[in-house]
Order: sequence, then C-alpha cells, then structure tokens
Amino acid sequence: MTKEERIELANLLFPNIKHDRDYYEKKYPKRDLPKDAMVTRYGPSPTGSVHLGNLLSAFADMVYAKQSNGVFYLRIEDTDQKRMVEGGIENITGVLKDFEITPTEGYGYEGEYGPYIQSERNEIYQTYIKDMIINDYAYPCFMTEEEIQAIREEQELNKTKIGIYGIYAADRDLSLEEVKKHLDNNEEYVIRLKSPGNPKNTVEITDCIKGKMKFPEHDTDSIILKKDGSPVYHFAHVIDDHLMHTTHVIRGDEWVSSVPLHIQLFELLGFEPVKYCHIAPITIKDKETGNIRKISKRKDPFFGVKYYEENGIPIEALHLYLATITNTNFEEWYLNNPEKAIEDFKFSFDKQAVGGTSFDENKLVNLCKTYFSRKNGKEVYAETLEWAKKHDEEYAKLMEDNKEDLEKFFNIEKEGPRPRKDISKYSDVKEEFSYALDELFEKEKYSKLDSDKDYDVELIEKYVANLNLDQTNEEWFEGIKNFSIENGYAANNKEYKANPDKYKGNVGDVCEILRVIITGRRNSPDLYSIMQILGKERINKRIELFKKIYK
RNA sequence: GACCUGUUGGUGAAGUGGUUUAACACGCUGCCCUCUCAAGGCAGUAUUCAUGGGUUCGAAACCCAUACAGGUUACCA
Repeated sequence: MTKEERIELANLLFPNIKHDRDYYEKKYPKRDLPKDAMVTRYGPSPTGSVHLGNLLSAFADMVYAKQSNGVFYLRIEDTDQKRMVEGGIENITGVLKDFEITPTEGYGYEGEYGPYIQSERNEIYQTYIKDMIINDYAYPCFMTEEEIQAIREEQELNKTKIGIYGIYAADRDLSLEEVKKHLDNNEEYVIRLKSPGNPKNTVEITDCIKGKMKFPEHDTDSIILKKDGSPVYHFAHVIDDHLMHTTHVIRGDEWVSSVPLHIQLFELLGFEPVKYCHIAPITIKDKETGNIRKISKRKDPFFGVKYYEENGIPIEALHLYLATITNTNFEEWYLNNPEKAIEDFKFSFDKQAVGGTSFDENKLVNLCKTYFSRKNGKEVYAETLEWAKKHDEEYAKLMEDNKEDLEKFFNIEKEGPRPRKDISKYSDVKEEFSYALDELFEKEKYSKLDSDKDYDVELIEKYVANLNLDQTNEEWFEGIKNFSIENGYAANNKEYKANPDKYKGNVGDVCEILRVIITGRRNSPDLYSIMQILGKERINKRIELFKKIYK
C-alpha cells in the first residue's frame, strides 16, 4: 500500500477519530516535577478481589513516589469488559483506603492526566492506532479464530514458536482493495502490530530490579486493538504510561517476557520508554507438594486482603511487612531505629529481592508484636477500640466504659527499655486482657485455668487482708517474700530445692495462687501492677468468686 | 517445545573474586535472669552456597552444561 492508500484505510477504519496525536501530546504536557521525582502508577483490573500481591506492588508504587517527591496515581485497567466483576472498582479504591495506600492522583482522586480509567480512553488509543496504520506499523487482520487455532496446532506440531508472525501473518500485506472487500462483507477484524523485529537480533533491557536481560527481538504481529475497539493491555500500557508521564513501571514479573513488545511499541510510536521494575511474586512452599508456588487466595487465607482487617492486624504492621518484602534490608533498619517511621527509610530497587519472596507468617506475627510493643497503653487502647467498633461492638462498649483502667492495663511493662511484646493483633486484646474487666472476668469463671491443683485461698485471704498497694514493686516483693516465709514457704527457689521437705513451696507458688485467683490464669504481666490497678475491693471480690466456684 | 528468570540453614535473606571459619532477622533447642508469662542475655541450629565441570594463586560470587522451580508464549490483565 502506498501512503495515500494507508491514509484512506485509516480514515475508513476510524472515521470518527477527529483528533490527531499532537492534540493529546499537547493536552498532556510533561509534568513539572523535581529532577529525580518518580511517577508511578498502580494499574489494577477490576476482575476480582485484591490480594497481598496487589497490595505489595501498590505499596512499592507509593513508597518510591513519595520519597522522591513524585506522583503515585491510580489507573483502572478495565479493557477486558468480559472479565469485569461487579463492584470491582469500588473494591479496589476501598482496599487502598482501608490499608492507607493512598494515591496522590488518579481514578477517584484529582488529576490533570485523566481519564484514569481505560474504558473511557478508547478514542485516545484509536487515535494512535490510526497513526500507526498511516505509518505502516499496524494493519487490520481478518483471520478467524478457527484459522488462528489451526496455525497454533500446526506450530505446536512443528515445535516452532507459536504466534502470528512471518509467513503466518496472512493479512499483513493485504492491498487496499482486499481490505475493502473484507469490510464490505462486514467481516470482523482486529488491528495487529506490523512488527519490524527480527528474532535474530537481541535486545538488551535493563530492569531496575532484575538487572540486564537479553531477549530476541519481538517479531510477532500481536493484536493491539481488539475487535470491539478496545486496546489490549500492552498497547494501553504504552499509550497511558507515555501520556501520563510515568517514569517507573513497577509491576509483577509475569510481565517481563512482554517487555520486548513494549519497548518495540515505545520505539514505533516515538515515545521515550519508561523504566521497568519487575517485582517477584510472593510465593509459598506448598505443604503438600513441597514445591514453591504462587500464593493462592483459596489455599492461603492470609493472601486475601480481608484477613488482615478481620483479624485485626494493624495497618502499619502490614506496611512494615510489605516494606520488609520490598527491601531486604528494611527489617534490620527498623529494628535498629525504633523511633523512626517507614517514611524515613530510603527504599532502593537494588535492595529488592530478584527471586520470589516467600511469605513468612512467623515474621509477620513478630513484626506485629514489635509494633505493639512500641505502642503505649493509650495508643493500644485507642487503636483497639477503633477496631472493636467495627468487629466487636460489645467489647467496644466495655472498652469505652473502662477507658482509664484499660489504658493502665495496656501500659503494664511498656515503659522500660524492654517493653512487653505479647500482642500481635487487635483481636488478641480482648482475650489477653480479659482479667482487666470485671464483666469479662466474671463471665469467664476461671475457665482459662489449665490446672487442677488445689489452691490455698485462705492463705491469700490472709495475705490480702494486710496488702498495701502504695509500695514500690521492690517493696511489695520483699513483703510477699516475708509473708511466704512466715507461712512455711521458701523465700526463693534455690532454698526450696535444697530442702524441699522443709517447705510447702516457694514464693513463686504463693504468687501463683494469687495470680490464679486474681487473673484466672497462671501467666500474666506483672502481678503487682495488676493488683494496683484493680484495687483491694475488686481483689476481694475475685477471692469470693474463686471460693464460690471451687469450694 | 521455544524464550526469559531464579536456586545460599527450618524460613526471609546479606553477599558483586581475598579478615566469609557465610552477616542480620524470624523460628526452633538448651542454659541464665526472673513471682509466672512476655521480653532480655548466652549458646546451639549451612565445614558450605542445587549438581557436575571449567577459569583463577584464590569462587557462594565469573563461564559452561545438567537438574529443579517460576513466568511468558490469549481478541486476560
């Protein structure tokens, strides 16, 4: 076809496209940003629920944009209308909000580079396609699905590369007359790339995370515009990221093998290519097969994003975990800089794992514990209350009625250099501190007690009668030691072990009886702190309760 | 089949040719501290970096093969 014929063809195919490339290039000018600012984007497709992997890439997008004073925008990639899920878009924006991964621009946010939803951008895509046809970089293809299927089978048989390229690209050099004939027959068609590549040439790509990679040049006449007039991912990616001036495309590494196509499109369209950062998928070692596999929503509950909200895993703790996956040196930094926030850490692509990152539940739990250990009683109270309001109204009510007490309980052993590290999620708090609220404690009726020992209540009654709650911890312990000795218990374990027949037990045993009666369990945070908060009256009430149940 | 990528303890990993007898963290085990638990302290947990060759005075690091794993090869993203 001559250029004139191609122009005629382009107008025939896209009679409604009024603008040209220049119009859009001017409409979306270069962003006015500092020199090294990164422009990143999260481009989910509303085809299902959001999972941890999605969150991870969005988190990385956010973090890199933020620390370079750049832009992180949200773009909905809904070119496949068939796979759309109802409520999919709301789900995406909702999850981002819930997990505090906040775009600075994009769908549902402000921005000058929209529309940020691909289904509203067909006119733009088609403008560029039209231009490609004129430049002989694209052509309409009328092959039927059956024909393509047959080619595929033949290629599989011959063990050659699969796809429409070279001799298989039947419609590549159709004359204008032939195209018109197909069109007159009302045949459906797609637009394919007229790939100029030669697989004998290699292209070298430098990925920000994976480093240098070599590929044979892309030579397949890939479909770029589907028969319904919407673009295929690859094409939309190139157009959008150019027009929206993305600098770094951070995405899952299932895309690396498409990079040769993408850079070919960038070249053909005369765009400056983006930098690619392909992140490894989150994997897990399958317990049954022992193989490493991609994490799955069905098999791994923690992969679904709901898990975190329902179980009360703090958002910041999840951010912490995502940060440890994003940069392998983050964890050590965080441990060594207890007073710093995630924002203070300098993320870098070369500290990003190249291979698959395995999900480590233990590590998440530990991170959560560390997170809680760094929160004081007031903070734990406020955050837990907020969670409980959504997931356990009854507890929320109780919490509100006992604010001061709870803040004190949550603060026990929190202020020293080695803060308590026992809670890993909001949903733990209610059970862990059930002794803090009379209502819960009385309902519990010592059911948590995993011991069938006989506890000497009279001894405790005697002890509590003279209990002084205005002492220091050390004074208190001296006191209970003396009390123990007076009542036939050893002052410490060593003495007891030396002469087990001489004593009924040691101070530890006396404390255990006290602890059991007061908290309903054999393990608890510092006993004296608990007693001080409860006060004598409530302690006595608990002694009565214990007697009622066990006598 | 073809093309990419990866493979370091139970786990996440550091490591880019020479104080690496492999950092750090999680987990696990033991001991210590201690009124219990948590925390903390100490010690143990890979004589070896998937396997086999090669390059080198010297390799976990560089090269080649093999094995295994993951990804792509859609009018899905």
